[in-house]
Parts: sequence; C-alpha cells; structure tokens
Amino acid sequence: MHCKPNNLGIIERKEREKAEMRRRIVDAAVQMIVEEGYEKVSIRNIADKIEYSPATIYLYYKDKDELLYDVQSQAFATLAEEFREKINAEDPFKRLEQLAIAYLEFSRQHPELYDLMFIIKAPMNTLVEKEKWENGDPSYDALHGLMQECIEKKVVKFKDATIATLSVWGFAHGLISLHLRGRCTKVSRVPEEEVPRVIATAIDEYLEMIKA
Amino acid sequence: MHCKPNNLGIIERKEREKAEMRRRIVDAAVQMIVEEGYEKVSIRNIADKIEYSPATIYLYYKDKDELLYDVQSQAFATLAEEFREKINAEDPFKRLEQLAIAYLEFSRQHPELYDLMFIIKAPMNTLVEKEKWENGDPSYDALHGLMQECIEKKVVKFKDATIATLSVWGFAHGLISLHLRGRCTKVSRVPEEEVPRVIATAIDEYLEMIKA
DNA sequence: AAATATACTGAACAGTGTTTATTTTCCAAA
DNA sequence: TTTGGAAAATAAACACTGTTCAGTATATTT
Repeated sequence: MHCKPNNLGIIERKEREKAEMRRRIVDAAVQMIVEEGYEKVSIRNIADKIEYSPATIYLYYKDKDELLYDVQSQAFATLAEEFREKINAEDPFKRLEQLAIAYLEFSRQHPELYDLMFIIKAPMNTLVEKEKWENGDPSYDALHGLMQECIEKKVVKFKDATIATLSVWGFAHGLISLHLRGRCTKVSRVPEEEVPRVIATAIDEYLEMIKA
Repeated sequence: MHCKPNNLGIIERKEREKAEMRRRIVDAAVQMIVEEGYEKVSIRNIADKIEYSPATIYLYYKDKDELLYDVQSQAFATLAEEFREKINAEDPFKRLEQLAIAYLEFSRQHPELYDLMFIIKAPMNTLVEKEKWENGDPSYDALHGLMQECIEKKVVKFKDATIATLSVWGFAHGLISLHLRGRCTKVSRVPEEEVPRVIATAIDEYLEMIKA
C-alpha cells in the first residue's frame, strides 16, 4: 500500500514529461512556420529540430493534423493576447475599431500563422473526432460579445449578433485572405505596394458604414 | 521548294496536336477536381486518366502549377459564363445583386473549383513569370465595371471603384471561404445546416447597407 | 538481478512532383 | 522503299512527403 504514492508520483511525472514533449514538438513547429514558412513544416524536419526520430512524434500525436491543431491553438492564444492588449476603449464601437486594427495587424505580422488559423484545411480535420472547434473560441467570443454590446447600445445597424459577427469577421478575412493568396496583386491596376492601404481603407469605410 | 507548304502544314498540325494534348490534360484535371476533389489531382492520376506516362505531361507543362493555372483559367471561363447568363437586369444595383447571387451559387455548385480560383496558392506561382494574372480578368472587370456604373449613377455609397470592387468581392469571399474551410462550423452556436442561410442573409444585408 | 513495461528508432511502404537516359514513333530525303 | 534524324513518349530513378511496424534500448517493478 505504501507504494501507491510513489507510483502516482511517477505517473504524474510521466504525464508532465509527455506534456513537455508535446510542447517541444509544437514549439518547434511554430518556430519553423514563423521562420521558414508553413511549407517547410514536415514531420521529419520537426524531428530533426527536436533531435528525435520522426516515428517518435507519432507517440505524441496520432497524425500531423492533430499536431497542427495544437499549433493553431497556440497561434490563437497569441491573437487573443493581442486583443487583450490592444482593445481597451470604453466606447464599444471604438473597441470594435481597435479589434479590427489588431486583427489586420496580426495578419501582417504573422501571415503564416494567420494562414494556419483561418485558411489551411489540415488542422480542422481533427474536428471530426473533436466535435467542437475550441481554438478560435476566445477570439470569436471577444468579437461576438462586442457585437452583442454594440447592438444593445444601438451603435451599429445590425439586429442579429451572429450575422453581425460573421459579417465583420468575413469582411476583414475576405480582404486579408485574397491578398495573402495573391488574388489582389496583378488583378486591376492597383500597384502591389498600395494594396495594404486599400485594404485598410476598405475596412475603415466598412466600419463607418455599419455605424448606426 | 515545293516542300515548304507541306512542312508548314505539318507544323500547323503539330501545333494543333500540342494544343489538343494540353486540352486533354486540363480536361482530365478539371473532371478529377469536380468528381473526386482537388486532393486527388496528381500528375500520376492525370497521366493514368489520359493513358500517358507521367513524364509526358512535362512535355506540355513545365510544372504542376502551370497546369493548374490553365485549369483555373477554365474554371474562370465557366464563372464568366454564369455571369453572362444570370446578370441581365437594367438597373445597375439589381445587376449587382444578380452578380452576388451568381457568385455565391457558383461557390456552392463548384466548391473545389472555387477553391482553386480564389484560395489555393499553386496556380498563382506561375505569375512570377507571367507578370499578370489574366484568368480572373473578365470576372473582375465585370464587377469593376458594374461598381463604376453604380458609383456614377449614385446608387451606392462608394466613391472609389477599386475600393468598392474589393469590398464587395472581399465580403462575399470572406464568408464563402470561412465556410469552405470549416471555420464557420462548430464556432458559435449556429447549426451547420443553417450556415448557408446566414451567409446569404449577411450578403443581402450588406448590399442593402451599401445602397445609396 | 530478472522480468516487465515504457520509450524510442531504423527501415520500410505508399504516395508525391520532377528529371534524365533510353526507346519508340514519325517524317523527309536518298 | 529504305534509311537517317528529329520529335514524342516512357521507364526508372531521385528526393521528398506522411505513416506504420518490428525490433532495440531504457526505465521501472517485482
């Protein structure tokens, strides 16, 4: 009987080590995405970086998609932090503007992470088993709650919070992702270097338009 | 000397055959995308379908990206045709509504083609050499011209045609692509089967909002 | 110290895009 | 009609990818 606490201690440590290994794997992947781009992230490259065999990664993640799901989670954590830092106005509509700016800025400072969070299919494949997409929740809830407050205080034209949330998110994401995937460049006569300004202006105008 | 016309005839025929082979390759790829999805499209699978060796494809396309560029071109041709069929109102704003509906409907009837046209990176890689993205031009011009007319006749709130074009396009694309890449589902409490209706409503509301 | 459970890995499988040396096919001149 | 040379097609390989599995090394328990 006296061995129980000992065993439990070891089990606990084992779980700690398991969690730490997963953290090492995810950290390596995040670093590779940021520094070398999403396309360079392969199981073998991650294994090289953390100095383990590729097969070892499969002891901690059932497949690459599941790994990328955790990478995505980490990316969302940094976005949520940006939100926390940069959204601080009293006026809810002012907060909405701050959120839009923070979102746009994040997409520019971490384009590869933005890609993984909102465009790339892979991390979403795990949701067939997971049932719910928890990664985006804090950020989504931040916007949803804000839109709800804006509607209640009648500072926006929207009636329904869900439609408002998807509209604002969709508008920003549409412009950002078209740009990110090269669909703005070389279409129309807008010079490449001006596209970022056009996007920022479009978002500004949109926010002005939804103002009640 | 009498051989010249003969040679030219053969050269002509060779060029016809070359063009036809490229058409066969692209057709096979289009069919595979539509029927089995983009991920099933590999050089080997295309080669199997047209009953040639994989290496043969490289006699007609320098790489897969260039091939996909032609597939994308074909996809844009069908979108342009949809536009021609479905946009026929006199009132420019009514035409804008028709365009939005046609665009949304296209994304639903050919989601995999939509993906290749507006989301997937691969076909845009050839633009480093090609300098200009011609594929999307007719469709883009249709929207741009329409927005210009709407601005001139003061039926929309926009002042600048380029910003108007990117705004409308971006709004629709944002919602469509978020849905297509699984970011609408399982976020918030909107049931999956209602998302299409929410998107349609959001676009409706948006068009109402930009109306002058 | 021996037995057992855990952690790790080398090697392989099946797939991908792409290249090169070789073979087959075609056409024109001898 | 046969032959020489160009053009077209290919088999095989290379360097990758994600993933699996049999076997080895390490750690824990008996």
